[in-house]
Amino acid sequence: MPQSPKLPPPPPSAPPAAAPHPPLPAAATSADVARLAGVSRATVSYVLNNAEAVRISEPTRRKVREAAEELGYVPHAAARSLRAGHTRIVLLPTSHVPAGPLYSSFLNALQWALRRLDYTVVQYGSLGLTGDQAARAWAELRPVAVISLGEIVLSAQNVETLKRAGARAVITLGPVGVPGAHACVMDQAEVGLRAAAHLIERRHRRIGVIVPEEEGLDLFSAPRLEGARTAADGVAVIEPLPMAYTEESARALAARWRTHGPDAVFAYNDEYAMLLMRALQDEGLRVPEDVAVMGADDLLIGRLLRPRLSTVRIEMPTGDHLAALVDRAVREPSEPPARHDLMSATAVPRESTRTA
Amino acid sequence: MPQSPKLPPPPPSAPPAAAPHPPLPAAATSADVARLAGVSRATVSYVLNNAEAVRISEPTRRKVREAAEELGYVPHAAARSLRAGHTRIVLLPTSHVPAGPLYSSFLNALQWALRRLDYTVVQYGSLGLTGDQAARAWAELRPVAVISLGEIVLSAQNVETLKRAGARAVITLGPVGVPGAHACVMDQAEVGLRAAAHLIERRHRRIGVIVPEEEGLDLFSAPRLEGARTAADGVAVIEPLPMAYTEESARALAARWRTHGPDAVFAYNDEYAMLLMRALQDEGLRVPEDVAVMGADDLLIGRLLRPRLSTVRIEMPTGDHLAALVDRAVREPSEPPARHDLMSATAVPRESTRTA
DNA sequence: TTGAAAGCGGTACCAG
DNA sequence: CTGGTACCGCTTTCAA
Repeated sequence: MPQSPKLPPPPPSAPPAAAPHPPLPAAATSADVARLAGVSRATVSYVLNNAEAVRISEPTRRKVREAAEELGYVPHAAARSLRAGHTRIVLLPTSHVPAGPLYSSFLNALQWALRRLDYTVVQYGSLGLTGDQAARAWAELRPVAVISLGEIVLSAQNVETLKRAGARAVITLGPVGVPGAHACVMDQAEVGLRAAAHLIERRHRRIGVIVPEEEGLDLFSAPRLEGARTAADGVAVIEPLPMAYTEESARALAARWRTHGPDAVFAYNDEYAMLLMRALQDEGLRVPEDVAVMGADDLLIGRLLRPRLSTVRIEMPTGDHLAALVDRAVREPSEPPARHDLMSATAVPRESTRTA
Repeated sequence: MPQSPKLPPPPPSAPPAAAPHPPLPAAATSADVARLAGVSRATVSYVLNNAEAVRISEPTRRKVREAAEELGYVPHAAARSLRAGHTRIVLLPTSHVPAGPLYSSFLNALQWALRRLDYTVVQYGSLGLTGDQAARAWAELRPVAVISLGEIVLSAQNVETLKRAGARAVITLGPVGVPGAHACVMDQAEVGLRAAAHLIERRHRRIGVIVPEEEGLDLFSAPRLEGARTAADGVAVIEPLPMAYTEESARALAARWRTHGPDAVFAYNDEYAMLLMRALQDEGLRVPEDVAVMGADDLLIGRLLRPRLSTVRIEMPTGDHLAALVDRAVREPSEPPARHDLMSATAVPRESTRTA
């Protein structure tokens, strides 16, 4: 729909040149169908939309249907929604889509469920936009709902912009709620808390927490670190350990371990844990005797490693669940924005941490 | 935009009830801005779009800008594109988004690059639609380009529907080209071919090929299997081995290995390879002495395993590359749909297959 | 330099 | 039961 957003200053491409060679017949409009069927546009609309309010004779219906078929008529969504005054767009902003398999399958399910409910999911890349810019850009599409993953921090102001533009529901999935928006909190802090608690219970008092250096993950890693701190609260000390998802980075970290290393580490997730554990083992340290290693996400790889990786299992809401929630919010905008806690986390003890 | 697609028969939700409690002031239109600024709607349009063709006095510009600001004016994308006769939508149908990290980061990059080029990426969940249904559903949005991942098989007919609806480029990424569409072939067969060739070169003559049981992967696994067959061509025998991405499935397969197993296996990708290799090892088989194992995708995990996993590295086109290609196709629809080979694959020998 | 007005494609009201 | 018609919000001639 948008054709030349004025918003941020990207290098816009020149306007498309006029169509050249095979001047394909332009798309048929409802007027064309009407003409061919020998009826009015109104009738075409009634028939094609199965309007209940009005009775059209069977012969007429058939004529219209056939004409539409013959012309390959496809209604124009923009025109329709312009007239209707609202869309069925659910806008899903994405900057960095976090790579995790968990998360991406969740998003897939969500999209699928929304589609079933007859919404059109528009994934809008919003990398590098501020809350204000983003809100306006999104508002142009007049989405009926916005599901913000929390990568962009929305102000109450921004939420209002969206609502005034027709959004019946603004839902944030991030760790923090926004005034005016429905908050479906997926509290990543819980993950860090469970991990740290598990380690503390096993008498570890110096706990390293891997903080991925990859950008775009802060939204997950920061709360996880915070959660660990909460669990530690006086009884243990938490040491943030920056690490990139590369062998070199893991090796460098492992090399310093004998002298500086804590005796337990929460490795952000199973993938980082695998990487670090390998480096630790190559360095000659024993897991869990010398270092306990804890992952998160309960990926299959964790069970394949030796020692088997202790982890934090995360219960994500199903996509259908969230989709239903969106649908309800859209249909009952009267209900005040509520706050739902959708995520839970539990520690799964395996071999890479000692038994309690 | 769509508000009640008539297409497939999904359980549609009831139309949203009228807004209830806090009757938020409706979104401001350009007419509102014009009124507040004391000018005409035309002037508003000129100012806000920085129209070159017409000179507006500085004081007027400021008045308009301030009025727009004050009202929180956000242009209506649907109205704009209706008037313009075209959109900047790039439609990206998705059914099952293939899970692989490679692929998902490629898609991310693509979206990002398109956004930079000023396109709006609409991800449209198309699960369970036939080519005909899909083409019509997509055409409703009047996208300027469609990038089909190949999960849905388009006919020449369908491509025409899309083009008539304004699509200047229909691009398929799948393994097969469609008449009338630009084909950016990412030939998965190449992957299987490289893997099998690598194993054959190492004197393996019975080569198992893992075929994931997970649905949605056939588009990748089938060509990979075919490619392996091509490489084998008489000199070796290829045995398709169905396996699910679960420990049980891998274990069951491994249990039969001593009696029935081939002496080499191409495991579809590194993740399946890891799973299978673990099961094989637990079964007491040695890798690579008893069984050579080959993965694909060159994931980091492959280097962390012991033995280190031989794999096939895939060079995907960068997202920017494809985005540029889309942009070119949009701007020069005169150029006949071309066929681009975008993917290349090379074997990376490591420890899980014998040295040549 | 600015304003009036004609649509873009559909939908829905009101007459006939 | 069907046709005429007035919009939805925005861009863009054409006149003034």
